[in-house]
Amino acid sequence: MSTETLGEKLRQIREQNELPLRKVAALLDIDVAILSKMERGERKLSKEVVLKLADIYKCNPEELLVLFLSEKIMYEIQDEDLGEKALKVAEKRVKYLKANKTK
Amino acid sequence: MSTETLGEKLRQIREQNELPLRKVAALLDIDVAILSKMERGERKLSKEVVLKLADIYKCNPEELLVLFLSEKIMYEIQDEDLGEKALKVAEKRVKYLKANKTK
DNA sequence: CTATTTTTGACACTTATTGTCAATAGAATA
DNA sequence: TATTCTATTGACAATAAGTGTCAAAAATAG
Repeated sequence: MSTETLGEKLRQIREQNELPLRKVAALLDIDVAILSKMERGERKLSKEVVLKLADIYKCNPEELLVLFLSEKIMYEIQDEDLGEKALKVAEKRVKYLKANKTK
Repeated sequence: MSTETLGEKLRQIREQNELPLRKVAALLDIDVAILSKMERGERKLSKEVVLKLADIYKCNPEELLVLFLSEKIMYEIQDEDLGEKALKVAEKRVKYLKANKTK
């Protein structure tokens, strides 16, 4: 199982594409420092940035987005003994909402 | 399946115990207005308040905490198509962390 | 060594969150 | 109805959290 963070994955992808922070940051229209921090997990990524990066690197946005969301989830339940139970409850509710979406 | 929010449940429990907001707020050492808003979902509950309330109402803290955490999770993935996938990834990671907790 | 890339930290700015308070509204009762 | 207790609402200030900008320092590449 992959235990890589989203930031680590993004850095890896950027390096595979041989793009410097400078260029990517310019495309994202953000400061190099911020992007550097995002890749190292010192600043939070936004959904918008994740989607733009998927576009820039021409990779599947879904995989990145799922990782992005799951990290936000993990952040909420970190160190909580009841985290797993809470996840199961949330899952049931999501399914319930989906089933009743159109009603 | 229960679709009740934590706030609604807490209000229900408080009414069953026939306690006015005033008294509970005093026990919690917070303003009545805040407790009122918490029960109606206008202000966020903190873990501390949830635990204190379980104590005041002499009810099982686990059930309340699970609901508390799952609402925080739901908040992060609301309206996201990939929410369910993200939940599954988070679940795998939590299990992984738990398995490697002592290592 | 020099140039480029990356990291770090300080700072100001904006946005969110939280607590406090008083006025208003509602419910129950004398 | 008048009174009292209870609950809601909104305004406001205080605080915390998140963001953007910048320049200096560190690391890396050529």
